Amino acid sequence: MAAATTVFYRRGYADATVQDVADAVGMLKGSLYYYIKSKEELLYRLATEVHDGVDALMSEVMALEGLSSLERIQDFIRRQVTYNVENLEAIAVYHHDTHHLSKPLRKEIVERFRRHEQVLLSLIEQAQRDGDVDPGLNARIVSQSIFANVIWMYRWYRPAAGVSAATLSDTCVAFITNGLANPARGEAS
Amino acid sequence: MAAATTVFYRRGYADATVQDVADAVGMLKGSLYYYIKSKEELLYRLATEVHDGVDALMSEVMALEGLSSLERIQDFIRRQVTYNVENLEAIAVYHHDTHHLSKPLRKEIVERFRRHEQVLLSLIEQAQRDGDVDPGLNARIVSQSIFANVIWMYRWYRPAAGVSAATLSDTCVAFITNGLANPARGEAS
Amino acid sequence: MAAATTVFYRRGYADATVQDVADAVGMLKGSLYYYIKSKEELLYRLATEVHDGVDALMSEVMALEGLSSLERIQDFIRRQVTYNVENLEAIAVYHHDTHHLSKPLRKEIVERFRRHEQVLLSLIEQAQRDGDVDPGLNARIVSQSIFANVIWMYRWYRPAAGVSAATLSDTCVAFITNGLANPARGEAS
Amino acid sequence: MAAATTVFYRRGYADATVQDVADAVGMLKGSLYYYIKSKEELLYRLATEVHDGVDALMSEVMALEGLSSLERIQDFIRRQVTYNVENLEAIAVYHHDTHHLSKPLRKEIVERFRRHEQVLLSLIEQAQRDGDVDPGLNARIVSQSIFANVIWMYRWYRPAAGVSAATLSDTCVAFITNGLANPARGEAS
DNA sequence: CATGAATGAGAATTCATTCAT
DNA sequence: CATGAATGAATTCTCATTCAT
Repeated sequence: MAAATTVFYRRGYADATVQDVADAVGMLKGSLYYYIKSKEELLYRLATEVHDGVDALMSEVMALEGLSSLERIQDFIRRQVTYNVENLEAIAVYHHDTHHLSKPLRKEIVERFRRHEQVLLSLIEQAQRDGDVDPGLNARIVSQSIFANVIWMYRWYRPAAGVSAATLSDTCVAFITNGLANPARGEAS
Repeated sequence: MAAATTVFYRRGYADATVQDVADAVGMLKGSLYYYIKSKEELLYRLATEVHDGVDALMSEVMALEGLSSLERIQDFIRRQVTYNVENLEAIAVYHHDTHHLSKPLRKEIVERFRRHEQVLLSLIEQAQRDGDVDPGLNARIVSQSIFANVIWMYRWYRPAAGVSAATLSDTCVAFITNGLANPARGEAS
Repeated sequence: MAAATTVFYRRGYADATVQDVADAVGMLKGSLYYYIKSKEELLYRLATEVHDGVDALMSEVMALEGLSSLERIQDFIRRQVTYNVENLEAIAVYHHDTHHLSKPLRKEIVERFRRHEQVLLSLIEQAQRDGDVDPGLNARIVSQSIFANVIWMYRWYRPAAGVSAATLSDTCVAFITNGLANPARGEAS
Repeated sequence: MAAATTVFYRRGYADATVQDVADAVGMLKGSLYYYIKSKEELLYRLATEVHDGVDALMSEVMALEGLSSLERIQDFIRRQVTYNVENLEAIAVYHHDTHHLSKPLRKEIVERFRRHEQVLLSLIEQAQRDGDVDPGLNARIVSQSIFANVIWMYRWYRPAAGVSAATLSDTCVAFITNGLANPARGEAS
């Protein structure tokens, strides 16, 4: 899986060949098929692992006691950013190539992603009711904005290039928190 | 180009075949080659057209007189969102499949995109110096956040599904403006 | 089709490669796919052509006026033997390799074959009622015996090896006619 | 061998995999190679066993004393039909897939089969000289007809489906005996 | 301008066979 | 005896591209 992730990340799922993956693990093409049923299975497993990771992370956020919805959103962003930084390649492949899956598998993956969207949307709506988030904002749109900030990272962030994961995480939380801020309240951050 | 854009959007560049494009224009595969040199050329032309559009839009923003940098940023977002909504398929293909271009062509496209990033980054830095944007924010990161908000749209926004382009644009501007807001100032928007 | 028939006949469908067929028509492997969708299609087309041929031949037999059922059986054998001799390779492939077709296609072919069996069975039963065929014989078994005689030819008959099609046909008709003969009647042939 | 026979019968030798056979005996593919040298060996052994069976059966027929040639033919058919019914799968594989053997092995099998043909042919010719079989019939052709009747069974006979082995055997003998009958004699069976 | 027929370079996948443990 | 992991050759099928007509 590690090899496949890197190969798919570098070449893109569609352009990557099973040969590439086999080379990466130091095996012959045919030998790989002892472990997998198809190239697609590699992508599916990768997607599943990503979802398992994000599910775990979301469960942790929701399990924390005594937090307001806004605080949960912030915590989620922080954890998700960290997760992304630590699994940059898998996240990139997930968001870029998952649509190459055949219908039934793709459906399952999309379904799981929808659940994540739903959780975030609910938190935003609750935070709006709490007065922590501007009730004038279209919750559906800003939830997508949050995902955008968090996901898009895979397209530009490179750990080696100066910005630390902490800075990234902090800036992200700050930017989004301000973006959501309720002008009726006095303070923003 | 219109047909190719739609085909690439629906199938993805890698999975789309020249046959698909030919079908879409009601021609035989071979005939298409009277007009194009390669499948890649279609993608390259599409990317070029997108860049031309965004270049134009950026030039307009910069040509406007009497605007602060923050106002230019806001105007850019508004125009870019509108452009995206009106060219959803092309934008999607551009951001999703441009990396399939061969090295020299890809390089050129990346180069042009870098210039857009540079313009936005400069505006942010100037706005920070103007005191309109929180100087504590890492300009490089928030510039990516802005792009994220604006670009990611191609993954979820569907004109037919309830949210008007105006609402989208307004919400986007509001969210980002708040996100950038300088806490030293009293209010943000 | 002619090339494919010969190749399938010589190598067997399973062992024959698309390459073999391409070689036989003087084409590259890939070029063949301009004309066919799959290797299976070649087999399916071959089977269909055989069925069309036998359908035609059966229709002719049934269209003849003033013949008794036994005479129709004799005429059918004569025509079928002639057909087999003239299409030895196709017949061989049909009876030997048709089961390699995927389920839906195989089902269709089996269905068509069942209809041929049904026609012959009905003729035998009618001939038994007419007193031309021994009513003591199990019609179902002897109908298979007739098919056996006629079909099995593909396994041993070679036009080049001395036995003329006419002799073959006559001997077959005589053997089967006697085999069916009603002992209650005086004469046999 | 039993497992292999069933597997080859169901899937066909070409389509059956060593894996299938291994599954059928509850072993891993690799383990099978402790017992066999190759997939082909399984087919060869199966063919050999069939030949041994038919050889034995023929020897018995020829060893019987005081029988005319025609009676030996009848006895052979009866025994062969019984053998076929009891070894339907092996017989089916033998007649359907033996040609997949490599040249030297195939040659040996064909050679043994030729001997069976020779024995039957001699019996027919003797019976013709005895006046028990129509001397006007081409012995070579009718010997093939007899094999056809007896062999083709593997393609349609299913023990479960109503026709008993005895009925099958009787009908077969009757049909062939009549088919061979000498019109110069009064009656045939 | 358009057609239709090739071309040829891959790609994914299968599977008989081997072999160290 | 059996396992599980590899091997490597073969096979089907795809598709961007070319080109004579």
